[in-house]
Amino acid sequence: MRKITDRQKQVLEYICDFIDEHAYAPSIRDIQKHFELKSTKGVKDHIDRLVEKGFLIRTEGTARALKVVRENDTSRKIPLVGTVAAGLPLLAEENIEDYLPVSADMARTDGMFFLRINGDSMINAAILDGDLVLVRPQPFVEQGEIAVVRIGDEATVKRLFRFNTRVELHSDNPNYKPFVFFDSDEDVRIVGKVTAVLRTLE
Amino acid sequence: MRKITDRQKQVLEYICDFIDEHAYAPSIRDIQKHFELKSTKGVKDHIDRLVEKGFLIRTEGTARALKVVRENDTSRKIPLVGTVAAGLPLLAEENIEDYLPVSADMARTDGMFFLRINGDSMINAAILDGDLVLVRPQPFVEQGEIAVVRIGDEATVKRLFRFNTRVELHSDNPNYKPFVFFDSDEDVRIVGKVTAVLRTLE
DNA sequence: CTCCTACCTATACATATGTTTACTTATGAA
DNA sequence: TTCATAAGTAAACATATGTATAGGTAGGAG
Repeated sequence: MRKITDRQKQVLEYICDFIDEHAYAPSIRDIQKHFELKSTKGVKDHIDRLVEKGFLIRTEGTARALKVVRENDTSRKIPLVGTVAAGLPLLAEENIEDYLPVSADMARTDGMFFLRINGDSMINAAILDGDLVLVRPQPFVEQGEIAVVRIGDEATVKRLFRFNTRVELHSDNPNYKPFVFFDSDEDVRIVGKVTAVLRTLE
Repeated sequence: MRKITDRQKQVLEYICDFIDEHAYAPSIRDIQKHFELKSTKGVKDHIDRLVEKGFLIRTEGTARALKVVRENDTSRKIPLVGTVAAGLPLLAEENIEDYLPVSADMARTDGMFFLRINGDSMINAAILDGDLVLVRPQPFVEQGEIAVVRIGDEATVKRLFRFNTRVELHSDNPNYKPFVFFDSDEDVRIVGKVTAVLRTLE
């Protein structure tokens, strides 16, 4: 269904590289020269096939109006909204410290954000003080997954376990005791799940 | 030094928006139509000024060869070149598995790359099996920093200590003994320094 | 074999697009 | 005032670029 011949692949790759280098697409004759073809027709054929097969999008009759369909538009800007364990008005736009690019593979969902970790409470999960965690907002997590939880006005990152009517927040550090809450407690809400960790070493 | 008139600003903004929408730049006549000008000359003037002032880069005589100079190009594509602790021909282009976007702040140097960590030898440095480490190529590291070292044809990630003529590679895991090498050993080379860690949790 | 597709050459043709010359109008600085 | 610059009109001109017609060769599927 999405087969591609070797030659078409070569052409597609050249187009990708060209755009990468020039920030604009090659003309048909640019491609022709590169492959040392004697006619523009061959190139046109290749492009038409690549468009048919969905690898390219183009505007007909327009110069250099060629766009490579990227399976995954690989980069997304994710806001860093603050530090956990400080009074944290989550997702308040005024609090965005920075935007960090992240692979779209890692940030498929809308509304994801980064939090900076404060303290060593998750040290056994290999999350250190100062690390950034990528959070996907969702109202639940699987048993034992690492979650961002809001308790009143504060946010915290903990490993979450659910029993009957009880929820336990475990630090991955033997020095800290678990927090225990009950479903009736309206002040506790799961904000989202930690889906990645990013640490800078210098 | 980088003044811009209101009109020029309008033109620049239109160009930005157009590229954003189409993935290719507008032609002079596209711009002309949008501003309802009666001649292409005015547009050409604007573009020439914008190029002079450094807001645009363009290739003369080429259709739609217009590039907006972005102050903060915050994202860089970094190649993931393989897994450490497997026989690893470092930086061989054929081995690039993927490209991951990284904040330009983290990847100021050229030639940086990602490695996937295999094994638990750096567990006490909070680097786990499967984590990706961002590497800046350099022939030295400070005492105790985490480095990528090539031993023969294999690469490994270790904490590096240097004494007189001796180099020790420490795993951050009490179960592994340090490797010891000597300067005379030509088979051992520091590839670079680990500057960041990236982990995906799902 | 026949038919289809991938791939290519050769040669035009149409038009999209960049470039230029000549002139106008308005504004602000010297 | 005079001069420079921004901004624009008008009309061509040159060429970069997309498109089309008419073929040819090779290989695989039926």
